[in-house]
Amino acid sequence: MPRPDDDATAGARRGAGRPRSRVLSRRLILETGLRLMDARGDGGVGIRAIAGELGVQPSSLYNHVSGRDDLIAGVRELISDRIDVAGFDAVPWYDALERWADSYRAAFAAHPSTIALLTVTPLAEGSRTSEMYDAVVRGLVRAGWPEARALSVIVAIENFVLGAALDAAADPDMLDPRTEGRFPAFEAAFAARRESLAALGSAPAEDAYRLGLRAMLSGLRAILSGLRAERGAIGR
Amino acid sequence: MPRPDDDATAGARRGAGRPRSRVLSRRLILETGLRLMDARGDGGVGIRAIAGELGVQPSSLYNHVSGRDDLIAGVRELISDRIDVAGFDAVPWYDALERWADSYRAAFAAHPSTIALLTVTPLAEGSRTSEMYDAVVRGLVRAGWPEARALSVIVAIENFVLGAALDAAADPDMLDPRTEGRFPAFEAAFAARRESLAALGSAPAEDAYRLGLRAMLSGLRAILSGLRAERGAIGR
DNA sequence: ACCTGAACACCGTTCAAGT
DNA sequence: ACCTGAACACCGTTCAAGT
Repeated sequence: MPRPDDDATAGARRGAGRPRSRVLSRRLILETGLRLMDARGDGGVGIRAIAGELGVQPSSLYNHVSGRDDLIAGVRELISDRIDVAGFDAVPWYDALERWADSYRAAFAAHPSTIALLTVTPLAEGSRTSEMYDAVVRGLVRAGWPEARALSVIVAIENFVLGAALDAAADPDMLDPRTEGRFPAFEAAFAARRESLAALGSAPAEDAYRLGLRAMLSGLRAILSGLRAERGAIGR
Repeated sequence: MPRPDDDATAGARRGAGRPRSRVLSRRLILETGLRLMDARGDGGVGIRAIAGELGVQPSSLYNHVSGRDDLIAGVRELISDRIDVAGFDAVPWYDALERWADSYRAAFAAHPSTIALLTVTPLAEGSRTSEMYDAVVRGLVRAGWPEARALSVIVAIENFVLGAALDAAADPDMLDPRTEGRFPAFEAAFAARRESLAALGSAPAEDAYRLGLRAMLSGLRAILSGLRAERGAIGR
C-alpha cells in the first residue's frame, strides 16, 4: 500500500523533513517567477507567490536563492539570454547596434513588468549579462570608439530601449487627449498620427521607437566621425 | 491651566475624535511623501511611513487620499509641474527640445527613488500633462515637422528621458563587472570610463544621457532636413 | 468632517525541528 | 541537504468609535 504522503502523489501534503526527491531548484524557482510576473505583474516575483505556485513553504525557497534581490537578478538573467550580440561579428557597428537594440527591446517588451524592477538591481557577478556587455564593447572599440566612451554609447541606447519597452507595454491610446478644442495642436497631432499609422498598419509605440533609434544611430555615426577627424584618422 | 493634549502642544498625544484644527491636508501628505522618498528611497511613499512622520495614525491619511495609488499619482503631479516647455517660444526647436528633456529628466533626477515607482503606474489623465504636450507639438509643427510625426518625436525623446531617469536611480556602480580577466573588453571599458569621468567630475549616468540626447537631436535634425527636401521646401 | 485605535489580510525573512 | 512550520517584524486597508 502506497504511503499517502508520497512525493509523487499529486496534491499530497509533504510532511516535515527532507523530501526523498528534490522538489525545488534555482532554475525552477526563477522560471516560475518570470511566468508569474508575466501573468500577474510585479507581484509575481513575491517569495510567497512563487512558493504558493510551487506548492512549498515560503521558507523553502531560501535553500536555493539568498533572498528577494537574488531572485530578481536571476530573473533578469533569464531575459537577458535572448539578447542578440552576434551582429557585432558580422555587420557594421551601427547595424549591429540596431540589431542588438531590437532584440533587447523585444526581450523586455515580452516582460514589461520586469523593467522597472530589473534596471535598478545591480549586475550579478560573472553573469550572462556581463558577457553581453563584453561583446558589445568589443564591437564598438573595434569600430573606433574610444574605450572610455563605449559604455556611454551602450547605456544611452539601453536607456532608450528600456523606455521604449515600457512604452510598448503601455496603452496605445495613452496619449489620447480626450478633449475637444482645449488643446488644438495636441488634438490635431493625435488625430493625424492615428490616421497615418492606420494606413501603415503600425502601432504608435513601434513608430516612435524606430524614429528614435534611427535618429540616435545617425547621430552617433556623426559623433564618431567627429572623433575620428579629431584624432587625424581617415574616416570612412 | 492648559490641557496637556492641546493640538498646539508639541509631542502631545491627540485623543480620539476630530481635532479642533485640521492637522492634515492632501498637499501636506504628498509633499511629505516626496520628501521622505528623497531621504529614504522607495519606502518613503509608504502610508505608514508618512503617517509616522506626520505624527498621525496610518488610517488618518485615508481622509485625504484614496489609497497608495492615488498617493503615487499625486507625488508625480508634484514632480511633473517642474517640466519646462517655455523654450518652444524662445529658441530653435532642437534647443527647446533639449531644454524640455533636461528639465524633464532633472525633475525626476531630483527625486531618483521615485522613478522606478512612478514609471510603472500609468499616466493619470491630467490637464497639466495635456498642456505640456500641446506646447511641445506646437513648437515642432511650427518648425516644420509634419503633424502626423510630431507625437513620435515627442515619445521617442520621452522614452530616452525616462530610461535615463531609471538609470540615474540605479547604483552608479551597477555595471561594475567585479571580475578580473574574465571579460577583458568590458573590464577595460569600465576602468577607462571611471578614470575619464573622475577627471571631469561627472557621473556615468550624466555622461550617457548627454551623449544620447545629443545624438538623438542631431539625428532628428538630419531627418527633418530630409523631410523638407522631399517636399521641395528650402532647407535651412 | 476628521482623527484614533483595533483588526484583518497580507508581505519577506529567520530558525529550530524533522527526515 | 532540504523541506516544514511557527514566529517575527513589517506592510496597506477597513471600520467602528469618538469629538
